[in-house]
Parts: sequence; structure tokens; C-alpha cells
Amino acid sequence: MSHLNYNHLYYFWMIYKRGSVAKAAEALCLTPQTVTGQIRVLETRLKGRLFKRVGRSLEPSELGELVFRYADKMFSLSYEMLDILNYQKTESMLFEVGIADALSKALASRVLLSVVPCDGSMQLACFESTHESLMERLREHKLDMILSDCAGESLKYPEILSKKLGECGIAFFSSEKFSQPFPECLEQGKLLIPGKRTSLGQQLYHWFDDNGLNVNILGEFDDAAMMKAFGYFNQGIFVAPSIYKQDILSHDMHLLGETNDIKEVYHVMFAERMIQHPAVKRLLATDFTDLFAGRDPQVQGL
Amino acid sequence: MSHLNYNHLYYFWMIYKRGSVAKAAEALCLTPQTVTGQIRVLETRLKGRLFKRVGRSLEPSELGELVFRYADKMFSLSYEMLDILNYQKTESMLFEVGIADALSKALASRVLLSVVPCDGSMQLACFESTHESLMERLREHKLDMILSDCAGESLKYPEILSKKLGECGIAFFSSEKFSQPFPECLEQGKLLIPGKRTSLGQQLYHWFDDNGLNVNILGEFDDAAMMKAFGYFNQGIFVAPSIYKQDILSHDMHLLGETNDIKEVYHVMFAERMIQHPAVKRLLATDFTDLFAGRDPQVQGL
DNA sequence: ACTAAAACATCGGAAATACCGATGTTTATA
DNA sequence: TATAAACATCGGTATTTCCGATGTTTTAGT
Repeated sequence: MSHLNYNHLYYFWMIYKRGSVAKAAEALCLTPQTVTGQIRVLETRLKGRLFKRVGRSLEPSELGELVFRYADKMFSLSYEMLDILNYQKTESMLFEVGIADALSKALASRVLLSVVPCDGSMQLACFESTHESLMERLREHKLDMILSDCAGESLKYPEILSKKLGECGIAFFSSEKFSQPFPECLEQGKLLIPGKRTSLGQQLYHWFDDNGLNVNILGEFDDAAMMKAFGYFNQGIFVAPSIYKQDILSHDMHLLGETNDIKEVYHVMFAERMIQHPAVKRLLATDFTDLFAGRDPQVQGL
Repeated sequence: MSHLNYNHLYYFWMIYKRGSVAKAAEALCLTPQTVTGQIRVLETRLKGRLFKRVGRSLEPSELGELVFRYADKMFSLSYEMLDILNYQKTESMLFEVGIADALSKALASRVLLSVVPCDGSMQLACFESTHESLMERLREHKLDMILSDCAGESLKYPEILSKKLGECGIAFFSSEKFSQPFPECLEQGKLLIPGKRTSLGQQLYHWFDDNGLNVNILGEFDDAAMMKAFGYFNQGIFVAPSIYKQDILSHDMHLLGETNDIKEVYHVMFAERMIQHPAVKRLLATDFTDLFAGRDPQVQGL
């Protein structure tokens, strides 16, 4: 049996992934007619059509679906390999991390600092965005890892693994003082809260309900840093992880109260790979219970 | 970043697998200088040597080892895909099974018959050989499955999975009758036994020891069918699974005795695949306890 | 209903590259 | 020391890939 032309298989994979010959041709820096032609050759070799025309676009045939299942695994591996070769070549290794807007940046930075060696041999690149858009980038191998407050979506993608790093109770802060005790005092001021789509935001809504609090919401923020900035320069009441109490109180803020009913949960998400990024490996080998209890973390050896 | 030439990667994989450019070139129907040339291009693309010369042959470099780990997964998948496309194309599907010489053919045939549909839509091809050579063929994707008496070796290859189908006590038969009771009578005749390299052979040696029997061995057989044939036409005492007692006794043989201390164990071995051969799927879904107890097996639905 | 745009398909020539023969170098073997 | 068996290199040829031009079908817009 003659050998497969694996470049043809790659072209096929690209058409399937991008959804059209035109888009694939663009990604491959070729003209559409070339790509079509090469697919014709592959179809001759495999003795069957890979796509059928539906309207003016193509849909994979049964054979196409079967072939794609294999090609996808193959070229995902190849992309993973090229990734690794890239960061092995670069003098100072790049570590690209996505951080969910909703997370407290202070804790996230502590987590990252504990796994990036301080000798300058690794260059950290942080992207902040919504969980969804970060997941997309992770799946495209454009991020090494994500720190996020929600792990739920990772179940949709079998190639994405996740691990809970830790969790931490939250506290309410304000520049004002209020006459009522906690938690009733929350009804007296205006609240800055995380958006409903974030895990913390949803928990807060339920908690207000459960405690019969009729709160007054000044603003909803998808980005925790933005919320905190508002809190510092306005009258609003804002939320932050309890363990940063000391830091926030030193900014002339007052602690209204704390609760462990609501937890900010930290998850790390990463693609399943044959060779993990060294920083991800370190992170997975590290026990963060100390960090989330407000102490300095212990980094385990690999 | 420019795209990889996956045909070059395939050539590289072939050199690594076969151990030399010359052997790879032969397998690829090319001349060695062509293969070397194409590898040079790949090395330029990956910005590093893949092999280093050691004596008059090549050894993979560190980069080569890394690349091979990926290429091997990729092209193993590709070969698996081509296999499946082959048996999907053929009108009557081919089912290629390896059967270890040492196994009783009667039981093996019952196992196979229970998973091959009787409508003629599947064509069975059986190869008998030693366990080792069958394993080699299985790893080369030249067999869909192996039936064997030993599963131990499968642990050496992570891509080979195995499952125990069942086990069955054994009995001793002979055309002669002996004066002494079982098992002492075994010392009176000449024994035909399975080879020391088979599981049954080893168990027998230990059992003779444990029971203080000083037996007289006429011949050792790697092939169970050969042993039985000898038993039928000579005076030797031979061994067979207890459940075929009735059949063997009807050939004018005498049962000397049975034991459950020694078991003939049946294992099935197959490659881990994304899409299993339908017959293997059926086999794995079938409970053979009835068959190994001498009853007709119940085939479960898929 | 007609036109324009956006898909994919086909064909023939041009550009790229894969391939081989000849030859050279090194290393193991007889 | 000769010989065979590896791999490496070079230059020309053969093959394949690629693109431009052109055609067909379908969708969208006016």
C-alpha cells in the first residue's frame, strides 16, 4: 500500500477546522484552487470523498468525519510539539498566563510569583480577560495556563484539565463607617459587587437573599481590580478576599465584616500535554493551602 | 511561523523506527540520499540536528528524541486510521487474529465463533505462532487481536491492552489404562507436555514437583494441537482442558485424572485504538464464564 | 427578477522541490 | 589493508505543487 501524503492530510485538517477551503487557504498562505486540488489527490488516495457540497460551502462526509478524528489528534500533537520546541529555543522561556478578570489580582500574583523562578530565566506574560475568551485562547495553544474562579466550563473540553488551588473567605470594606452591625450595615451603603456571571457575584446574590438583606447596588464589575479601584476612590462598599484585610485597611478603609459562607475559589486550567510547561509543572506540584490561609507558600520540589 | 512539512516528519519517523536511513529509504521506496536530503530540510526548519553520527550509523539527538515522541504518536494514529479505512472499504470485513500455539484450539475456536457474525459479513483469518512473534505482529498493526495463554508481556507495551477471558482446569488423557491411581499413574506412562516456555508447561513442572511425581517425559510441545495429535496416535499421556473431556473420551481415550491446581488461562490482547474492530468490541462485551464452565456462552449486545 | 459577490471546481502553464545518479567520506569487517 | 556498508554532498532531471484564468452554483442585495 502506498504512503499517505501527510501534507494533504494537513490541508484537509485545516479545511475542517476553519470550515471552508477559502479560510484554510488563507491560513496556509495558498490559493483556494491549490487547496482544492490537493484535497482531490487525497480523496483519490483514500478512495472516497471527504466533503460534500451543501449550498456554496462544504460539509464533511462520513469518511471526512472519521479521518478528521484522527487528523485532529495528529496535528494537535504536532502543534503541541512546535510550541514546546519554541519555548525550548528562546533564551528566556516565555510563560503565558490568562487571568480571569473576576479574580483578585493580589492572590493571583502571589500564585504566579511562587512558580516563576526569580533568576530571570522565565518571562511572564499575563492576559486578563473573561473566562470564556481565555478558554478559547488556551484551546488554541496561545496560553500555557489560566487562573480562574470557575472550573465548570473545563468539563466541556476533554483536553483541558483543571485543579482547584484553594479558596478563601471574603470581607466587605468601605471608606465610610456605618451605624448598624454587620451584615445589616450593608443595606446602608452602596455596593460594588462582582458581575452576576462571575462565581463570586452569584454567591453574593444568594447570600443577600438567604440573609434577608435588601441591598443597594451601585455597580457590577466583571473586573475585580476595577471594583477595588472604585471602592478606594468612592463611597462604595466592596468585596475582597479576607486574607488581604491588612493591606486594604492600611489604605484608610474600614472592615465592615467577614464571612466564610462565600468563598473565592481559585482554579488553574491547562491543556493536557505530553510535556508540561515547567512553570505549570511547578504550580501543580505546589501546595497552596498556606497561601490561602494567609501564610507564605511552600514550594515542593519536582 | 511557517508550516511544518509533515512528509519530512514522516521520513524522520521512519528513520528512527527502522534505525537507519538505508532501511527507511527501502521502506519508503526512495534512495537513501533523498531521505537524507529531506531530513536536512526538516532540520533547517526545526533549527537543530535530529541525528548525530555515531560510527557509520545515526543516533537520535536530544531534539530527535523529543520530536520522535510526538511523531510516533502521530503516525501510529495515522496507521490506525489507514487500517480502519481498509477494513471499512473491503466488502466483507477482515478479522485477523493471532492464536498462541500453546492454547487449546477447540476453546479458541469457540471464543472466535461467538464473536464472528454468521452472516458471512466478516472473514476470519487466523495465524498461529508463538506469543512473542504474535505480539510483534500486533504492534505492527498486522493483527487485530491475539488469543494467548500469557498476558505478562503485554505490560511491556503501554499501547497493548489485555483482558482475561477465563480459565479452566486440566485433565490427563491416554490411550492406555494404568494400574496405579491418579496422580501416581502419571509415572507409569510417557508424558507429552507443553513446552517450558508456555504458561501451562511451567505450571505442570511445578505441580509434578509439589506432588513428588517423578515423571517420564516423551516430548515437549509448543503447539497444543501437535501434542494432542501425538497423544491420539501414540501411547503418550497428554494434557487438555477438562471441559473437552467428553470429546476426547469419544476418541477411545481414557481419562487418567483431573486437577484444578493447574489452569489454562485465556487472555485476549489488542492495541488501544480510537475505533476498535467490531469483532474485538463484541468480544470485550461478551461474558465467557459460561463457555469456560462448559456451557454455551451468552453474547451481550453492544 | 436581475445583479453582484462569494463560495468551490477545473484546466494549463510556471515555479518549486523532491528525487536520483555519481561521487566522496568515514567506519567497521574480513 | 582491502572491502563493504553506512551516511553526505552536488548537480541535473522529473515530478509535484502552485497559481492565474475561467466556469458553475448559490446566496444576498436592490
